[in-house]
Amino acid sequence: MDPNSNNTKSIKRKVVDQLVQGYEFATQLQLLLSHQHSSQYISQTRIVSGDLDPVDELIAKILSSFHKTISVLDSCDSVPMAVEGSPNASRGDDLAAPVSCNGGDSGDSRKRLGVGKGKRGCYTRKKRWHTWTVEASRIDEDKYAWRKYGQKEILNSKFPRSYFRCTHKQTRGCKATKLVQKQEQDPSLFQITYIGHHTCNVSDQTHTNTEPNDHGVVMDSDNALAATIAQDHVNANIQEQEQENDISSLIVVGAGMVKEEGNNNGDQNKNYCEGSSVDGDLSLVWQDVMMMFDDHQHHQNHYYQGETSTASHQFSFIDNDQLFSLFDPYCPYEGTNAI
DNA sequence: CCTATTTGACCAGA
DNA sequence: TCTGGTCAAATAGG
Repeated sequence: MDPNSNNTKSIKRKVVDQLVQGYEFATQLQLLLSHQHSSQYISQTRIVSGDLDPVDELIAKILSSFHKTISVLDSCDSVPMAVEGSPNASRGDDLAAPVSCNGGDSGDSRKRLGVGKGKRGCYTRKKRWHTWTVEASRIDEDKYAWRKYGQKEILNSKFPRSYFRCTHKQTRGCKATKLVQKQEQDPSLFQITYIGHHTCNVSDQTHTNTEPNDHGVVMDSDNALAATIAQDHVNANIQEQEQENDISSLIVVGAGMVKEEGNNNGDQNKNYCEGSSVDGDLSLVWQDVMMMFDDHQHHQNHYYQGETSTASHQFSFIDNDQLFSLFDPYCPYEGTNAI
């Protein structure tokens, strides 16, 4: 145990170092982007094609940081982390179940209850994910498509709590969920707790910025969008680098967020603008990465103060105003297919 | 027949 | 040990 723990420590150290570097680069990138925007308009081609410039350089560094991190993890062979961002997990929990659950027999996750009595309730809790709560008179105020997956009587509550997840969880690995419960004081109002960002964003809701914020609650899914832009860019670089360096393992970090887009059977009207950006929420990428070490990390606060909520703030790349101007010209979500 | 909802089982975390 | 979050079989609805 001890020799191993020493080894593990040094590995962790390396991994953390790399992540910190990556974080710093990301911060620089953020500054750079905001600076660029304040001085000039960022054109679409700039973001999509990515000529050689400081932005690309930083992105390359960030990717490299991740790459090194993963290499370190690979070198320690086991990598027993069942992170939600992993390819398995991202596909939907049915398929992911064997990974995160008890490691035991499992075989196939699709056991029938009663016979196998195995995997039900097997999941990874998102205790650190960003959450925010609104009060609303309707549960469908936001424009996302939700699917109910559970209902539960809550202790000392008059009303049961309903659990919803994004309809696109299966198809696009969107991890957003929400909890809805009637308010005891005023049963005509619902208390809606949103958990996590939509990584399927900009597709089926009428407009991304029609946040469920009718009630003056601070929303930060704009950050998700901002990160989305960056992620688009990153994705492009990932593809390039993959070809050169075979860093497919890098996908582990963000793969859950990108992999489905290619094989949506070509049906429906999902264009790529939405497809690729959809699944990349860089803040979540960071979250996931950081969560990998969460159990052992005492100094996580150093990287994102406190909890997930702050993490997503930290990793937003562009502010709202920039965001709108970035999106408008060349990613017409509303017009093409978003409705 | 396909998709969404219901509901009891199951499990993680406090 | 208990509570609450999630899973997935069963069921309902289109």
